[in-house]
Amino acid sequence: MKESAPRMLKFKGKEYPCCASLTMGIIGGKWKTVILFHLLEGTLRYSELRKEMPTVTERTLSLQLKALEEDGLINRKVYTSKPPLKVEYSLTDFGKTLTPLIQSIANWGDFVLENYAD
Amino acid sequence: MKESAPRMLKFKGKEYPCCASLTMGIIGGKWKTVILFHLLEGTLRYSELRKEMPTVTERTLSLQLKALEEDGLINRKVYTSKPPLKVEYSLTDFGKTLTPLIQSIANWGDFVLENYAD
DNA sequence: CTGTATCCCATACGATACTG
DNA sequence: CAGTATCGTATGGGATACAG
Repeated sequence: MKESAPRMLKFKGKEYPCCASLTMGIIGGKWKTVILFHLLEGTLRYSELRKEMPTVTERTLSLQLKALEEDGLINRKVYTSKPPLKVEYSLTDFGKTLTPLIQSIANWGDFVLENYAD
Repeated sequence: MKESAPRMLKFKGKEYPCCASLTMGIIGGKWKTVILFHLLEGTLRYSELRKEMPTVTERTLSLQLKALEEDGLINRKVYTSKPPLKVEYSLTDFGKTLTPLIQSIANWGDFVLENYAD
């Protein structure tokens, strides 16, 4: 038994030392906010996401979409049972609670580019 | 020469495919938002930061502070020339532009804990 | 069209010991 | 007090080929 264990926050089986790190644990990483940002406008197919994000690899996009789905932020809907497949991704109600935050994140990025460009 | 290279955003020598990823490139990672969150209240000494973040290692805290300083988000001020040292960290004016965003990040973490706890 | 499988690498992060 | 040095591990993510 550890002595004076710091009080940890728990969500989806992971532990965080602070409410800010909990958020970052869910939307952090190189691609999740980018995916969410593009889904703010509405539903997108897998191929449409790829077009919006030409520099991500298929593997990574697939993994990140799965992680977002597992955290309940996005829905995955399959429209065909045989190839060629049609799959659409959209924000869940829970995911939509992130809308103002994702927009703020994008806006601060724009702000930096405009005011602190090097 | 590559064909149809996607238009990239540049800041501090790094490239980003999207304004949202630019922000995440600056404040992303496991600890940066936690440090910034604690500095929202005002200046803190190194040892005070350590107390607020008992689960980070000294090495990592040191590296993240240095990275934040290099990106111009925090100031490092040394008050003594010989041990024991006194060093204080505070937000720069640029760092203060992140205040509403960091608060939103922390608030969404709280919101998740209250409404979607498992 | 929408992914997986395999392999590999870079980086982030942790543990511990040590220093000005 | 405020860090570095050193070493080890875990994870994220890229490249490419292949599958349902």
